[in-house]
Amino acid sequence: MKRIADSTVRRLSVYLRFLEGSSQRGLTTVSSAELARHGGTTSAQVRKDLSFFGSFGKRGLGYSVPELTNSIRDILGLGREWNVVIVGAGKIGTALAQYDGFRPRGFHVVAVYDTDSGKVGTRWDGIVVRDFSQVARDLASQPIDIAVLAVPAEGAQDAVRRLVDAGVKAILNFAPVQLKVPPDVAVRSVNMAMELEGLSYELSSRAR
Amino acid sequence: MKRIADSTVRRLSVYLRFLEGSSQRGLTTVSSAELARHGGTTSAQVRKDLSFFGSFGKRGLGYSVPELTNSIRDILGLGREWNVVIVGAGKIGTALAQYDGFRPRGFHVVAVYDTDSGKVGTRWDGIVVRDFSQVARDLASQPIDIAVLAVPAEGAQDAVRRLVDAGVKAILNFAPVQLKVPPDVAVRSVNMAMELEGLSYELSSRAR
DNA sequence: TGGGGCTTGTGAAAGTATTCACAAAGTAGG
DNA sequence: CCTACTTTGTGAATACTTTCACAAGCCCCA
Repeated sequence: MKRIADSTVRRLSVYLRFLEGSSQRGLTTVSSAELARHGGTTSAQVRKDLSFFGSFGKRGLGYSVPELTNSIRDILGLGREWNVVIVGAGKIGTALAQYDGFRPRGFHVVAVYDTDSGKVGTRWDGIVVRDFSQVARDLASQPIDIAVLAVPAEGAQDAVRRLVDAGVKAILNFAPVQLKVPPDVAVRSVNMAMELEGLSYELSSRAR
Repeated sequence: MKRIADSTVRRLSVYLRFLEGSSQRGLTTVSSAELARHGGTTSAQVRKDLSFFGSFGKRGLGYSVPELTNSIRDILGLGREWNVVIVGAGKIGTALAQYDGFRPRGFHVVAVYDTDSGKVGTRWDGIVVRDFSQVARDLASQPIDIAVLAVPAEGAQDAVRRLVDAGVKAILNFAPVQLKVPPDVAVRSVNMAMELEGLSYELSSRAR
């Protein structure tokens, strides 16, 4: 199967969110033009994105909201629960652990880890902070799908090594470093400093 | 001046971080190949990225660490302080307000806003939470450069409208919605649900 | 001072992604 | 059932990004 561009997958997420809203507002069909308007793209782009995965619409009418919702969920692999652990119980880690945008989309936070023995054992929202040195043992008995990395830059690569050794195949990285992982491990990075620098660049280059 | 690709600006951020590390480790020059290795790209890409802005290296030798550091700082507009406000004193907003990765890079958090009167008046780290309805008045006396939006999805577009009316020209959006803004306002979005869905997609498509 | 060995800077080529534009297929209303 | 209208799905065209490949420039050492 042909490799799908990252940008396409991101847009599918956006379409999905709009479809969920449409469903709540009682709409039964949407056109590619409506999806485009709310997704900040063009109708041709919407149709092309969907066409990589099949043909979901009815000519002259558009797309059935519930059907397209299910199709995109399926494409994105959201038809199941994913077990997630958060590594790092600092400010960002705890904010993420308590964030409740994950649960409804099938991402289940099963544990939070830290190396600081002062934090180990405390609990938030029913999730106990566990000792990161236990991670390999824990994952052997309860496998997880995704690790969210919220540790300081210095410790990030080392934490990744241990997670990968323990069999983790997907990492969402919040540490401001470029992680090195084997090719069979998927990584996405969220880097706030980088985003702010992007805005700084835009503001500056406009002034010129 | 030709429009520079987003991907190029992001890579400049990565190069900058590596250069700062190199400087601390006492290196005086780096080659495009070294920058590439740590930035997860190729040496040709590094040279091409830099070539959009000028010619910074010495053939046969590489790039002077301090000189290239300064040049990239300049390009990214980091030669000055940027005033930042955080909108939304929920979990993510407070985590961001206390996060100290911004300060050293010239991003100065001058205020946190919320609409919840129970939160207004409390303070973290010396930053008082202010009433969001004051924002237009505040910005008239102390202009800010960047607003970080950390409010729930429902309130996001409305908060943006008010920020834009108050003259904000750059927004870093953490709400899981596609914001609509005038063309002279720069927006970057960080959407954790979308990133997790991207990982979900990759994990699923590999299994197939 | 001259030659060998590196590394940059950059056009040209290759590879990706987006937009265009239109036939095909459906709806709706008489 | 037929005609007018709408919207999809998709090759082809365009635009954008990355990679290739090599001349030009600089350092170092003999």
